[in-house]
Amino acid sequence: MSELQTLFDNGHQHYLPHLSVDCVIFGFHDNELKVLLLESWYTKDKVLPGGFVGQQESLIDAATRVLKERTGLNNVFLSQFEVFGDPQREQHKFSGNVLQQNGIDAAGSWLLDRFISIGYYALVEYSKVHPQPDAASTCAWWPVNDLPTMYIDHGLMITKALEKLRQSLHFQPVGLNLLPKKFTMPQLHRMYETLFGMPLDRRNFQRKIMATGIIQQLPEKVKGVAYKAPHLYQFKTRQYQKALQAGLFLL
Amino acid sequence: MSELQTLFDNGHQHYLPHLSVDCVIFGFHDNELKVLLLESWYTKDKVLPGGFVGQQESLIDAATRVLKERTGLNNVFLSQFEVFGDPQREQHKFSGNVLQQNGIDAAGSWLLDRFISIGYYALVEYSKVHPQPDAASTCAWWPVNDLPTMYIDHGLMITKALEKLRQSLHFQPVGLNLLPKKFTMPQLHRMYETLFGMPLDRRNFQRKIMATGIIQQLPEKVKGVAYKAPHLYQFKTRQYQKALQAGLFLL
DNA sequence: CCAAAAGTGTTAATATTACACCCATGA
DNA sequence: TCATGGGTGTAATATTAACACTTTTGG
Repeated sequence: MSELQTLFDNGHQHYLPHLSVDCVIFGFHDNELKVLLLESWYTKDKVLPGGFVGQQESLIDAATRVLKERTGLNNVFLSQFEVFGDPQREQHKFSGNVLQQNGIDAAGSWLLDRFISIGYYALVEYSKVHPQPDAASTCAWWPVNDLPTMYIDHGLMITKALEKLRQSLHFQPVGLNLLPKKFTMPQLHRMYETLFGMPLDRRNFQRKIMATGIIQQLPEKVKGVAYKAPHLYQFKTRQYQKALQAGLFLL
Repeated sequence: MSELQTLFDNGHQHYLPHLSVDCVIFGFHDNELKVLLLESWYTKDKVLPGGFVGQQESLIDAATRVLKERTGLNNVFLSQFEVFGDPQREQHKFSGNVLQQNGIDAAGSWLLDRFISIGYYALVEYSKVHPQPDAASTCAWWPVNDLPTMYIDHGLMITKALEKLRQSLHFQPVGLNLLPKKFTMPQLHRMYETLFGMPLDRRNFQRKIMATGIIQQLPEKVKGVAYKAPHLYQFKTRQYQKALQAGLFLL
């Protein structure tokens, strides 16, 4: 029996019924904010990486597990941003055709039930991610400003995640999770411009961000680039974490 | 058979298993922020008003229903603020004693299972609420700064709700839901001081709040009060709603 | 007519914005 | 040596914070 058929038949013995976790995984690359999407066996539309919650598993552990499966990353910044529980949201989730084509007998399966999905967004370092498609799906980055057609309400989920992320920018430092350990000021600047979706004066930006005390200039500079070599910077982890807790106004 | 015994036995036929909704209901009175708490049949500790989610009911509808049951109010401002799903959170929720005393046979009941609770907070007009205890519990207001011992994680829920409410103050107007239709400037001022938990210069506050354009001074004044009679004000509903959508910076 | 609270105005301090200039680099 | 992008400074402007004064009212 296929692995999928087993999930349809016996998944309810391992997972909580009616409950799923979906992850909007944000990465920053080529001056664009991107999300990691799957092309799943059961739909032509793209889906968010998601999974179910083990009967004795905490929600954050479930989200962490999904993330680990898809990106290979541990220790990722995760934030629960909204629950999607409309009774109608998954009306036509499995077309009979697709089930037939995959040789699935879904009759009476728990997977046909209504699902409440808990949305998490993750901030990950793009270059460290090696998208891991499994047997049933492919996995790739998509720019948030140019998304493909998304499965049921997954497009809405991305919109909402982005909204919450943008709000949190005003209160919390961001970047430790999206950028490599060492980065340049222009990189950080462009990241903020992208997240806010508006231009920010680079000189004023630099002054402000340095004034927060969460960033440290390193003596080293980038080598082998055209024009003037930019300094490398890194986050001061202690101060960064403190600012995460206490809040911080930037812009 | 008692109504409670029926819930234990047959609730799973009407409600989604493992899933509940809890409401942190905020009211403002005597210059204090208060929450509505129940004293339930199954514990000496106070509990938040909560309920279950009907199999075809949306989450917001479930929360709205709970609110209606407890406060008699419709059209209440509700915001989903966090999900509480730790596997350990309800370890000792029913002591055997209490079940026995109430003549409940809970063996094998769905209510003993693990529950994931979706937290909503509500903003209501204190004076309009007529706390409605049901057969099994009493219902009363408690100051958030002087709470009684709370059931399992319900104290944490209040803390988190307050945190989110405070954050939202920076982005969204608040007060339409917490104050009576017509109110005085000192009332509004004290409400903001209470919510922010810090003193605000009353003169600067008035200028700022008026500058937002969401408030309107009325020609009438309060009658029969000591000292100078304050004007009455009211929210400009259209502008208020617009600010709710678009965001708004106050302080 | 006095004490208490409401309403309005002014000024100093601070933060934000909009710039201009110099520097380093590789082509 | 020049085009390009990185790094630093400064003046104009807007916003915020800290105040003082007048008005109204009931006792």
